[in-house]
Amino acid sequence: MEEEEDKGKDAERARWYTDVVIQAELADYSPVKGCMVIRPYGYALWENIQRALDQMIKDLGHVNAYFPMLIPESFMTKEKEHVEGFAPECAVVTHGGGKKLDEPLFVRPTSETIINHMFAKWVQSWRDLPLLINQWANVVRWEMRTRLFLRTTEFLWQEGHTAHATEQEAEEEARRMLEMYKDFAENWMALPVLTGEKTAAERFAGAVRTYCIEGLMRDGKALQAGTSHFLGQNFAKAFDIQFQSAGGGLEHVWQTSWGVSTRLIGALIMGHGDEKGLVLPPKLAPYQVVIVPIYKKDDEKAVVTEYCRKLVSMLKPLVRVHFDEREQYTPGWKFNHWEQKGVPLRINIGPRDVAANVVEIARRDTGDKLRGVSEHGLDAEVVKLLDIIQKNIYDKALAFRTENTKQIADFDGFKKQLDTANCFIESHWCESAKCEASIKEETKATIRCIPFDWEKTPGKCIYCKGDATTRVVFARAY
RNA sequence: CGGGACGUGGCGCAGCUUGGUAGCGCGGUUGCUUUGGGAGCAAUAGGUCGCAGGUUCGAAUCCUGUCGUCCCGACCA
Repeated sequence: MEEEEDKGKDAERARWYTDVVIQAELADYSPVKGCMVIRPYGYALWENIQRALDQMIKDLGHVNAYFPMLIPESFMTKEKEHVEGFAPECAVVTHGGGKKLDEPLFVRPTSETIINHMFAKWVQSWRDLPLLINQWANVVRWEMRTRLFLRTTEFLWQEGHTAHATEQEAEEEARRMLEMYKDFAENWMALPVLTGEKTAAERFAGAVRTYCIEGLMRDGKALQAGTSHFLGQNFAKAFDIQFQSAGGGLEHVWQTSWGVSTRLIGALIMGHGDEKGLVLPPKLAPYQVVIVPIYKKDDEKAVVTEYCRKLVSMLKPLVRVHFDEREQYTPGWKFNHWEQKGVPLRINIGPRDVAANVVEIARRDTGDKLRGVSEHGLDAEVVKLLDIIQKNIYDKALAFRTENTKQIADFDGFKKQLDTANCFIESHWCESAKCEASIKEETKATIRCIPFDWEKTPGKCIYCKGDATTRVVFARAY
């Protein structure tokens, strides 16, 4: 019975998510199963994410390049674990120009192989290192089950690939980029994330260690929002990336790779959204402010429109502002429309406001309406409010995560918690893959990460009750 | 690949049980009245009912097959 209810709720949430994506005009279904069309509003959001991240990546010394989408089959098979991990979900081109190809071409599921093939040519000396490359690209992974933004057959992402002279330098790079992702998630997306290391079971195919940022969505499920891998010398050996060291010897490089994808948009939706639809962080919102004019007669329309235009030109240098002049919709319709789309601030302007040289400002995050805000200094007021909203939705998300993170020591309590509500669960774990697998089997919860810098404390494994000092975060995940 | 649901104007659906030649809401167009929280009235356009077979005098409806989509599971960012 309870299970039935849970299923009902889950289905409702799945429906809510899909509805938000479609109604906010972020994306639409494509004719090909599992693919999606990113619509202008969704793409504008992605462009803002891209712009901010791209700058952060460059500020850390990386440069952008572009590698081809088609990869020779032989490349894919060079690194054993990599091929085992990815081969089942790859799309393969077998024909071209009307003929069967001699060697099938893999559509990249990620670009380690092709990039490392090139790295082998480019790296000769320790003086060529570190090599710090990023690319913005699409990748294809043939998923069994897809969801808009969260898991699509084709998705857009950024993938960084670096090569270093020493193990320590590569390790530091992997950690540094993870910190960059955390910074981005928290300061731009307003989503608090945990940073930590993945267990062997969750590790990237071909990596020595995988680090991740994990967010908690409003339904209590975890979402891996970004990953950073320390690849060791696995690919360097498979692709023969060697350099002559200062000491004269030949050595394999040490590498990293790291990426975030259009899944981040899914994180935004599920991390901040409410019953009215999207709630976007001001720093990333395509429109930070939308102005809705209100009028009855033509003479009112003229006056209101002129006033609105004046305010638009006042705000334009400072914020992304949109004046919704459409005449086929009523103000009430527009209020709902822009709320669904998550616009942080809406300015309503009618004849009364014009007469008094004021505006009405509605906040999306709280629903508050500020009446009679003076036109004088409005630009500063808007900037201030956007800052407040950015901070407020972060605080809300953080409070939500704190409330929904439980420390649990016994497996019965663990199961009971997940039956009641999804959340982050902190527990001891004995580090055996067997316990991890059994827990997943019985509860669908996985170890999201082994957080960095958590003190080792004596305890008992949540599953086998054996001695354990490592505490980890469990959750059901997307 | 398993389990469930569903394919009918642009979108959302009814009609199917009990066969008789397709209807509702939204949207579109035109006109008038409206506009501070999803406007009203009137007129108007728009559909070989996913596809292919079959049963029948007659199929959206019954049968068989097939394709596709969504939701739930196994795989994954």
